[in-house]
Amino acid sequence: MASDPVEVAPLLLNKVLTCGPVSGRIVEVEAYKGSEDPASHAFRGESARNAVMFGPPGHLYVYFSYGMHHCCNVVCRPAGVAGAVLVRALAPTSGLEVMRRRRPHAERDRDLCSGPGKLCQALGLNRDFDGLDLLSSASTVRLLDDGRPAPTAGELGSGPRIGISAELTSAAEPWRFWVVGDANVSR
DNA sequence: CTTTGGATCGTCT
DNA sequence: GACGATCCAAAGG
Repeated sequence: MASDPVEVAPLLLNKVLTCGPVSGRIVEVEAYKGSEDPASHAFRGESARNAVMFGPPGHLYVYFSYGMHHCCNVVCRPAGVAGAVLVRALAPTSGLEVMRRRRPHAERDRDLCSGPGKLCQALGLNRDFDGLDLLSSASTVRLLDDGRPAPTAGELGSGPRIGISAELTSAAEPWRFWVVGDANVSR
C-alpha cells in the first residue's frame, strides 16, 4: 500500500470498498504519481485541497470537480510523498436499493458505479469523507479483502488514463487498469 | 450506436 | 478569470 501507485493500482482490483450498507468490488482504477506526473493534483505541490495525498498511505482522498461531482482515491505512498490511485468503477455487491435511490438516473445496475463520479454518488461520498483511514475498523468507509485475488495477467486490462489533456507528458502512459470483461468498467 | 454541448463551482493563476 | 482525474440528455447516423 505504501509504494508506487502504478504498482499498487492493479493490486486494488477485486478489493471491496464499503460504506455503511453499500459496497462494491473495485473493477477499474487509475494511478497518479505525485511530483513526476503533470496530470496529478499533487504535481504543483501541497495545498488545502490535496493535503491528504501527502499524508500516510491507506487514507481516502476525495475531491470535488466540474462543479458537481466527487471522485475518490486511495493514498499509497509514505507520508510526505504524494501518490494515489483513483477508483473509477465498482461492481455493486450490496446495498443496491440504496444506490438506486441515490442515483435515480441509473436505468441498469451497471450504471450505478461505472464511473468515478457515479460511484461516489452511489456510496454517498463527499469532501466530508476526505482523509478517512480506509484500513481502520473505526472508519465509515473501508477497503476490504474478501479473498478474491487480483486479476491474473490475462484478466488485467491496461491503457491510457481518461480525461487527461493530450499535451501532458504523462498522458499516454498506460496507467489505467481494469478487470477485463466486467460490465461495470466505464465507457 | 456515436458525437456534442451544457451544467456548475472550488481551486489556483 | 479560467479550467477541470465528469455525467447526462439531445441530436445525428
